[in-house]
Amino acid sequence: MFKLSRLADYAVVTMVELGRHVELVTAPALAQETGLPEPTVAKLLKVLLADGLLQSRRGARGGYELALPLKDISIARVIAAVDGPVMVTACVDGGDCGCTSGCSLKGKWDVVNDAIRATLEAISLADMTRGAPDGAGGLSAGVRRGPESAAPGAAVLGG
Amino acid sequence: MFKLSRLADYAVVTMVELGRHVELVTAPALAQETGLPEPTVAKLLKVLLADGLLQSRRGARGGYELALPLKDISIARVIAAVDGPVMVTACVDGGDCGCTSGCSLKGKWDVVNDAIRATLEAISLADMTRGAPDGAGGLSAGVRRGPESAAPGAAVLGG
DNA sequence: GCATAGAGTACCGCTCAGGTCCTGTTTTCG
DNA sequence: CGAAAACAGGACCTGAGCGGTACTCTATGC
Repeated sequence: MFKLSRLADYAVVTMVELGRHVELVTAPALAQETGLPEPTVAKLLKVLLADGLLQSRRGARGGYELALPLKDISIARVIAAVDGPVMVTACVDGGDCGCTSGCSLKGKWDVVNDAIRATLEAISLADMTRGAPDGAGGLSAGVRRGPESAAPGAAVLGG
Repeated sequence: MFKLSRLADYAVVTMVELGRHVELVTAPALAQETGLPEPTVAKLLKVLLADGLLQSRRGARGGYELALPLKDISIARVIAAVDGPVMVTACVDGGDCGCTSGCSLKGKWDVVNDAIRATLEAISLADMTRGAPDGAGGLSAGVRRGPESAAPGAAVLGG
């Protein structure tokens, strides 16, 4: 059903929560604030740390903090850290799909994949905190049916 | 890892293969041409038929055919038929997520979901057969970072 | 009337995400 | 110097859901 994993969902929530603090936050504290199970949060934080999205200090009085401001972290970045790179099918990026014989679509999924990836990279965690920037349709307004009608480089939204 | 199901992948392959025929095609024939297991193809065809994407004739000399031309069928349509509607998280469209207490992101995922959905609706099966419509970046060019700068209703791509 | 082929339903096994636990290491504080 | 706090890094278990299979029924054509 083309959904991202719950862990990725949690990761975004956790990151946003972390963004509300200026000092170090411990894993248990984050778990309590987000309402998520503590071991899961701890596991998540380790993954995000390993990916460079967080910084940590060990020992007593230790904790986690963001390595970047929320606005500089895209949804795609968080998802990639937790679930691995975005790949809509196994065929993407030269991956091996089972349909080697009659599969005429090899490589074609890259188009879909790139489109999805670009969409996710266009949304930052800061955008999530304030919801839709200019009304509900604000963000997705830039995405419209246009393979036939759109000229290359016709994007006029981003400055 | 944010991938669509294998069945959805298979469905697209099968639909495209169907698009290469003008007459009725049987499930076994499609299975052979695509290299996919026969029972799986048969199951898939029933689902696609139930969703109105295909037409069928029963009995001897029966088979399946497309109900619409390839260019009028979006990837999103096929995925929705096989996997259900696109929902990046359970929170989308008023769905119930577990994080009811401290979840400050309720409803915010709709933005992401709409963006993804729009992206998938912008790609037709015909686009898959000929690869990228206007170059690799052509499709995703419509998706750009613009929460601050974009005015509501600023979409100019779709005619 | 028989062969062909779709229609419908039910079932099963396997994979993997999600969750838990344990142990080690580092740092601070008394 | 020792104890406590908190991160680090595994291993392991479980359950849901995807993917695959089988069986039966119905409709059509020769």
